[in-house]
Amino acid sequence: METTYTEENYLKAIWSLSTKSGKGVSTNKIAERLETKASSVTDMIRRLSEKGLVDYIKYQGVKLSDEGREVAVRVIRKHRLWESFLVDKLGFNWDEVHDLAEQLEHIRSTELTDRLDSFLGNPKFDPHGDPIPSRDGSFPERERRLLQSFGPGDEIIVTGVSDSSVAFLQFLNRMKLELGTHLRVVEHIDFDQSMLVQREDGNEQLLPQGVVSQLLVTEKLN
Amino acid sequence: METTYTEENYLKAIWSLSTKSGKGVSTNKIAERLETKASSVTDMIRRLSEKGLVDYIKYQGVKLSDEGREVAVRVIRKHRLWESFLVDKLGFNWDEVHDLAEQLEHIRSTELTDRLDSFLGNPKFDPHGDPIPSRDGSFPERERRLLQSFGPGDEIIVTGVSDSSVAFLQFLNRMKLELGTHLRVVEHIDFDQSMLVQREDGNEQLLPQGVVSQLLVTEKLN
DNA sequence: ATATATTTTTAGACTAATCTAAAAATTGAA
DNA sequence: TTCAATTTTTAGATTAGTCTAAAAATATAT
Ligand SMILES: [Mn+2]
Ligand SMILES: [Mn+2]
Ligand SMILES: [Mn+2]
Ligand SMILES: [Mn+2]
Repeated sequence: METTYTEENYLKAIWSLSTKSGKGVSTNKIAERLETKASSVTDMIRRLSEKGLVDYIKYQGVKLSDEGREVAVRVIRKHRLWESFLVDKLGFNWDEVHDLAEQLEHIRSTELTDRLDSFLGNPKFDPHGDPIPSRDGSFPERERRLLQSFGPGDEIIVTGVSDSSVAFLQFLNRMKLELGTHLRVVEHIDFDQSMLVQREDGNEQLLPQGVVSQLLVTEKLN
Repeated sequence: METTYTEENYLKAIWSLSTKSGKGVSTNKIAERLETKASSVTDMIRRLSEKGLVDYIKYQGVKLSDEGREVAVRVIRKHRLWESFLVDKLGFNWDEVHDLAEQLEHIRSTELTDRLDSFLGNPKFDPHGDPIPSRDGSFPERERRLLQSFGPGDEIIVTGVSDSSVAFLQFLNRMKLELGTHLRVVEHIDFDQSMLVQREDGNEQLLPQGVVSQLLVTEKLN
């Protein structure tokens, strides 16, 4: 099955907007992510659906099919390997490589991808701490610990919750904390066991004790 | 000026079909090179002409403008640097890298190109012996002539091929001829224009006419 | 010089991907 | 439950790049 680079970008967007909740991804969310119009998204989704890469019911949002997910994960693998190459071998900074990887991720050759992987020493995580899928599409596992066990300067990624209650999850939504959110610990507040953290956009945020003691995070590997 | 990858491929084709004779490149030659139809070529040439990348007069063929030549040379620089990367760093054979470089040559970033150049140690020639233009577009000089122009006693180094087809490159592999191979001409066989040469290990080898007439070599200075 | 063959251009149509504007479906608040 | 706001889809148009078939220009052979 041939996929154009545009189709690959749509599949990647749907992949990253998909939650485990089983709900389809909305047309508007995809349009926003890809900086395009909702009508263009509807068009493209119809085409992806005809190719069997997504499951789509009008007005109900869209989900990746098994084949669509495989394509998306292969592109993500290439994206993260190229980012690793650019940082580790060419000396780029981690904040300079994303747009280049957006181009390189569409180069077609599993032989090249696998040789690049081995040239880099089969890295498990990219320069942003994100897991690099292996040839067969499986993501590496990471050690997860409670946020409260980290201290100032530590850089972490939200990777789970030890309390799955609706109340806690909804509270996390309100705090704009979700799986994959990157944080840097600024300060541990002894007074009430809360924690001051910095988000990727540079803004600081105070996390209350209830969150600090229940949120599972993974240390970013350098 | 934005150029699409398709436009880049046309400019590159016109560049490599251009002779010093000052005559324009014909529509049919371009169509043949790019495996497309003459009518498509006419269309694209009209567009390149409107962008000022080529000089075009109906029925008179097409020439690159200064700006068009700059674009072509930048693409060629990337193509040859990526080929060098694939062979020197990822361990591909020289007959496996061309199609991959056809994709990689369109990645847009002079910063990436220049860093790749320096990562490779600023190579002057690609894995096929072709010169790699520098950042400013100038080609390194090296006197190369066809093997057939040499005679008994001459000592030479293989520095290129005038035919880069996979079939020819693989034949050279079978003959154990590669860039950097040192040879001494023993005898020119008039009967079929083949040539007897001596290798560095002292063994003699008969090179058929097809090789003698396509292999580019540089004279060894003593 | 004329006729024929070849090359090149034009005309018209197709596909992928996009857009704007309008219609239809869904959501959600009174 | 009804109506207004929001979301999503449809309709129709545009652009880059391509194609086939036909017309026009150029080259070649008698
Ligand atoms: Mn990235
Ligand atoms: Mn992309
Ligand atoms: Mn090449
Ligand atoms: Mn190309």
